[in-house]
Amino acid sequence: MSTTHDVLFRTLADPTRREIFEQLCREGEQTVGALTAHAGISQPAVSKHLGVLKTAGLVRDRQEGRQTHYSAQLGALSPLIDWTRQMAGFWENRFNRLEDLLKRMDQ
Amino acid sequence: MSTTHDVLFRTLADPTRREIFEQLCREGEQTVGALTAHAGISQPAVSKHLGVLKTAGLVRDRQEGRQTHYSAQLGALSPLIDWTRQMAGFWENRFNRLEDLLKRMDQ
DNA sequence: TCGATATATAACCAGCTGGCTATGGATGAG
DNA sequence: CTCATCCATAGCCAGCTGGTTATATATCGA
Repeated sequence: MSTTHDVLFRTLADPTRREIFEQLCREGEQTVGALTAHAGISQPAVSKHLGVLKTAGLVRDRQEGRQTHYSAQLGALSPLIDWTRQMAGFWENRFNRLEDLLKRMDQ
Repeated sequence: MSTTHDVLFRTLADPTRREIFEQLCREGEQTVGALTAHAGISQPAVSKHLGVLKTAGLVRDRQEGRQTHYSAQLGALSPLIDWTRQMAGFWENRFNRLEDLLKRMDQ
């Protein structure tokens, strides 16, 4: 079983793939050709990365003639943001429990 | 060259490793033995994961007799939070530029 | 001192992954 | 119609990675 967090983290873990995603965030919708020009790797490699990004929900594709335009789906990042918040939350809860303990010890 | 983002994403991409980190966030400082009991893998495997987490700055270790206590370093997550904010920022900037363009076209 | 316990390290291995080239299929240009 | 272009897919391979067992090291208890 592969969770949403798994897919997101694994997808963004590769520098090349993250670079492509950042490019789409910065410049908006781009064709595969344009992305390949920046990436410094072969077109098939770029297509494979785009496939992974699409599976993760991080990009959307739009066909137009023989070109495919890809764009970033920023909303797909929210599980990641939620996760960091949750980690911070755990930390605070432990801190509060410690505070309570100290209060009880104080009485 | 390996950036901070690279290290963070790659470190958190592994489910087992992320689980260990979450455990430390939830329960606070833990010995290697305690972590191994939860992880469902061998002690050396856990030690290796802890090594990776430590290299990424995500955990701290404290020696006490023959035990090693590990704890989460929440602050190490900030580059990750910054990155997501930056991506959102790129998106907004493009939106603003589009707005400006439409304004100019309107005149 | 001697055995048990806690952790780290070494050595090894199977499987995944990210790159490549080759090729197919669809669309545009002439 | 024919050829070029754009992209996706297939097949291949080297290298990384996450697991294992075996072992070293250090501390604790008796």
